[in-house]
Amino acid sequence: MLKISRKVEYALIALRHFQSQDRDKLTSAKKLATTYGVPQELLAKVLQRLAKNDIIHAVKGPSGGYRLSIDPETIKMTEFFEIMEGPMGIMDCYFDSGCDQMDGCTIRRPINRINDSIRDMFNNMTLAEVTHS
Amino acid sequence: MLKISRKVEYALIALRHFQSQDRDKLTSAKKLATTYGVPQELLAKVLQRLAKNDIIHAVKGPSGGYRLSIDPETIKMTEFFEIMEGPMGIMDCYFDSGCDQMDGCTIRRPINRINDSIRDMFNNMTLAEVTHS
DNA sequence: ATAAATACGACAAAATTTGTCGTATTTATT
DNA sequence: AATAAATACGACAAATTTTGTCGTATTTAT
Repeated sequence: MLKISRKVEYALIALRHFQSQDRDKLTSAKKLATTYGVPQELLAKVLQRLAKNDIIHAVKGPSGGYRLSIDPETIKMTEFFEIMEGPMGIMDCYFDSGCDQMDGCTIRRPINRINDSIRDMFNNMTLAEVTHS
Repeated sequence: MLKISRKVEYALIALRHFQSQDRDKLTSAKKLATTYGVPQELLAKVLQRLAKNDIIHAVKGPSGGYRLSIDPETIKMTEFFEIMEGPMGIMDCYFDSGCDQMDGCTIRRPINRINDSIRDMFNNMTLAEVTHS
């Protein structure tokens, strides 16, 4: 219950790595994959997504790789999770409206209470807080 | 991400129903299923689990059914979630120890930070808070 | 005796997650 | 200019988890 995905796991591993070394140093997906023993192709996609969302910066070509693009202090965990996995709600109806029930749904309020609590929590937690030593 | 399961959804629907009517009145799985349009067999299992864990009380035989067994004020959401879905951790390693990495895992601390925050939150939230009107 | 309810385990179907592969593009190096 | 090493990305395959169904046993009011 309330599991996070490999994507998030691999992203945290990578981000932790970037935070632990010189900000300007580039590290390739291959290097990260072998260092931490995770599937390279999947990690690559995770890195690509982080790059697309300007969390990290990508450099192509040989001797290319990735490095941090922004200060992790400035990223809320809510943003981070939603970049990696899309909208964060314990049930889809928190965002979507396509639900059979709609009319007689008695638990929308409870669901929203829980959701709001979780979102509040992660809105007040930065990526830096999570990945620091 | 951080989705809850149908089990929890169905359980909340049922519990909300029990809270909305006379405490002593029995309601059958069939009645609940048709009233709220959820699969009966699955709802039945959810109710059986709630009964096994003394959240609700079961009465067998014709004109049997379920009713609340305890005051929802006394149940923490952590307990409730764990009754329905087992140990609540965003990653299995929070509980299990069978992990390849073990040695060089760099994200155990971050993972635990997030976990602890979520658990704190749900330790301070009762079932009644969630299911009340 | 019968019928309606809970109890429970095994299995099937569906959905999601996880991982792989192929191909294109960029660019440092030779 | 050619090559090789890297990112970028979409399509597909495998594995896992979730969701739902079915059959059978047990209890008990009528």
